Order: sequence, then C-alpha cells, then structure tokens
Amino acid sequence: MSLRLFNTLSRMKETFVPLEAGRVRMYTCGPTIYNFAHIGNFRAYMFEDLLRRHLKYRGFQVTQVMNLTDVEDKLIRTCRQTGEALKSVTDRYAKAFFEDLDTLGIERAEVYPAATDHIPEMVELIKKLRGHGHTYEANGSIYFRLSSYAKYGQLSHMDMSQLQTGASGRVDTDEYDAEDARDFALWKAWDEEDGDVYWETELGKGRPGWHIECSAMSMKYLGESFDIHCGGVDNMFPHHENEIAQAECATGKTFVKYWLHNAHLVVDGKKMSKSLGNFYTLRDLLAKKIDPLAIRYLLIGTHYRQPSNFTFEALDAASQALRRIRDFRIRLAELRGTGEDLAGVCAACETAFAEAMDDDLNVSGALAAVFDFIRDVNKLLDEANVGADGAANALALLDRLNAVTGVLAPATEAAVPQDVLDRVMERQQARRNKDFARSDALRDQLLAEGWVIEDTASGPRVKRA
RNA sequence: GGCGGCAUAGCCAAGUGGUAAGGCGGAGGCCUGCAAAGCCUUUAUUCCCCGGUUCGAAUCCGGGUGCCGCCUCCA
Repeated sequence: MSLRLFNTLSRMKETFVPLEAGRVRMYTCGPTIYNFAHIGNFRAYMFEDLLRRHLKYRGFQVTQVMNLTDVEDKLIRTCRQTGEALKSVTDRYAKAFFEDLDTLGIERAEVYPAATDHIPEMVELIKKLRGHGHTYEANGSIYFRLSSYAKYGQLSHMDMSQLQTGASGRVDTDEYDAEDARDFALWKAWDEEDGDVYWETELGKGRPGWHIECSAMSMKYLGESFDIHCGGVDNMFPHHENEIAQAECATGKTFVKYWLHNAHLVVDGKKMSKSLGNFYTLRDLLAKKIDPLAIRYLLIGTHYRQPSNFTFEALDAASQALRRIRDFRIRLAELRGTGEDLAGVCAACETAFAEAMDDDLNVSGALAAVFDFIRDVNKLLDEANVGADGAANALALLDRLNAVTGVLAPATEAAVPQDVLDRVMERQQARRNKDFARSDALRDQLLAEGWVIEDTASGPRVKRA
C-alpha cells in the first residue's frame, strides 16, 4: 500500500508521488518570532514533524524548509513601543522557538531561512512579477494585481466576487493604497512608523510584504516546483493563495503539488484566548510540571485535519498512556534467556501501524496497533514464553515506530540514589523475615519520596512515581 | 452577510454504506503477604436533534442546533 495524503487543491486523498523519485521537498509555514509560541502553533509543527518522520520511515530523503518571519507589522509595533531593536527581539524568540522544538521532540528541518536574510531574493521575485505585468505601484508601495491572475482562488475555492472587504475586522482598509482592496502588497514603502526597519533596494526604501517571503524562500531552497506545502487552515486564504499567485506568475510553472492544512486546537471546546484564561504557551505548561512528551502525545493523537480538543484531563490520560508504554519497555529490557521470538506479532503490528500512517497519517489507528501489540506481548510475558531474543525484536520494533511518532521511547531514568537502593534492600530483607509492617512502612516512605517499588519474580523494581 | 470544517461513552479519539478501534478513567476478577505492574471480564442496543434515501446509515441526502476556521499579513 502506498502513502495517500489529503490534498487541499483537490479536496481528496491522493497517492503521494514525489516530483523526484525517493526524494521529498517540503515547505512548512513557520512562526513569526515576536513572542513565545503557543500550543496551537505547536499542533501545526507537530503535524509537520509527524509527516516528515513518516516520509523518512517510508524511505524518502526529506528536505524540509521552515521560514522564520522576522519582519512584520506586529513585530515593528512591538519594537516601536519598547524601543528594542528588531534583531534583538527576533533573536530572543527564535532561540526560544528552537528550545521549544527540542522540548517537544520535534525534529529540525533542513533549513530555517529568515525573511530579513532574503531581501535580495524577494526583490528579484517582485521585479520578475513587475516584468510580467502583474504589479502596480501606489505611493511607493508595490501591489500584486489579482485581476491579472485568473486562477486565483483555486486552493481555498473562494469566489472572489463574494468576499466582503474588511469582514474579518482585522484590517483597517484605509491603510491601503491598493486599487482594489483584495490586491496585496509585495513591497511596502517606508513610513515614519517603521522607524529604522527598512531596506534601500531597487524597489525603493521599504520592506517586503508578508506573503512574498514564502514564495521567494521556498523556491530558493526547493526549486520553482516542489512536492508539499503545509500550514494551518487559517493560512489557506489569503496567504497560500498569494504564494501560489506570486510563484506561478513569476515562473509559469506549477508551484506546489500537494497542499496540506492542519485543523486548529481548541481548549475545553473553546477557542484559545487570553480573555478566557485558556491560552497556553509550552512554557506555561512546563511550569505546571507537565511531561512534555505527554503534550506531544496529546498533540499527535488527533488526526491533523480534525479539530483537537485540549483538556488537562486528556493530558493526564496521555501521561498514563506513556507510562504504560514505558513500563512495557522496562519489562522487555529485563528479560533474559531464550524463548518466543515474537516475529509474528511484531510483523502484524508494524504492518497495521504503517498502513494506518499511509492513510493520510492516521496516527490514532497506528497507535491502536501499538497498544494491541503491547497487550499481546504482555500476555506472552505473563506466560513466561519470551526471552531476550524476543524482547530485542520487540524493542527494535518500538524504536522504529518511535522514529515516526516520538512517543514510544523508554523513560529517561536518572540513576537511583544509593540511600533509596539501601532501603529497597532493607525492605526486601524485612519481607523475607515476614516483617510486613516494616516492609510496607518502607515502601510508603519511598513512595512519598517519589519512588515506586514493584515486587517481581526476579526481585524488587524501583521506578519514579 | 458569504464560504468551509467539525459534532462518536465520564474524558481524549479512530471508523465515512454492512451492523461501534485504541488510550485514559470506573466496576468486578486472576496474580500478590498486601500492593504495584500485567492479564481477563465489564463500561455507547448506539454515534448532536428531526426528517428522508436504502434490504441495511455513525457513515449518503435535506432541515435544525452547537462549536471552530476563513472573508487581505493568526497554526
């Protein structure tokens, strides 16, 4: 079975066939680095991480590009208000962004181009569009003339004549000098509010419009046509439509083959907002001592095109699920001797897992296969039929599937302190002496300190609570 | 006002025409000195509501209700 992905262009699942055999080039819309990213943002990056990991699992060589938007209206406003230099703000939040990616186990993309490092590329692209007659100038700014591109709206399937200007309430249309409010800026002429944020270019003194960076940088690193472009559903219109218009009007080629959009995250069934008190950055959750892998588990657990409901109850369930996985790995790692090689159950699990993932990244189905496997193997372990060889096969399988999901790794256990080990031994001695009052007291005491004691056939096992 | 998506158990969540995956939680049992872990049984006669199509609908169609997204720089 081959990988099928839901393409927004066709609104259908399509068999994935890359432009170049064995290789995937993908562009994923990245953050505006003017603040800490919130868990809704991370849902998008998590989905893209899952996609790249599965592509790699399926043997593709992946080149992923994620932009960092480091010049933009809000950013300039912030700098104006605080007096801090643009670069200083963006450096700080870029650093925080990468720390957060590491915390969540999100793999690094191959390239993270920043907009301000690619002004010449954007200027070149705008010049090309101007040469092809797709632009006009007004008060020093350069706009893209939408009416010059008949295919506009192909992605969002929007009927341009039905759009209500300013309906979102997000834009003060008076700010625009465009001939038609639907035209968008490619290059914005400098004005006083921009302060020292400007570039002197052939297009004049100013700064790029937001959409142009993605067209310019994606084509620079991935070519004029590439395989996959991802982003949140909110970016479908107008951002991605504009990217298509800019790229295809400049090159005359198809820009992107597969467009993938992730649905949003809600918290307790409601839109995340500061006024509702349900707005969380990753750092907010870490401050609550939440296991970042539980956040990863939760974010990954809902199919990317379904709205996901983030609740603390679900987060707790995710922690418990991780514990089950980790305990299972501990149990396997302790096995000695020889026995059942588990080849059959391993193969069945991997097939079911891969088929689910191939179906537009059905990660819920894939994880269900893993839990079926865990239950089946636990049963065999209870029957004492498995040895180190079978355990090695099972652990190797978990490692392979962990490379895709990132939630099947062993617990990172710090060494157990000697005084804890001493008391475990003391308890064991008390048990041999049938002094259960003493042994239970020691167990309670250790539990209160965060250590769980489990008595197994081969002796006591110590774990973090 | 226009366009699009979603609604499945206490919670999270698969399934999109053939009789409800999986995880968490709850209940009972096995194991255990007692626990924990693990295993077994159980927990939605039913998939937001009302109609319709069909031998058959959570799945298709129509109408509601609710939530979410977009309508010119929000993942």
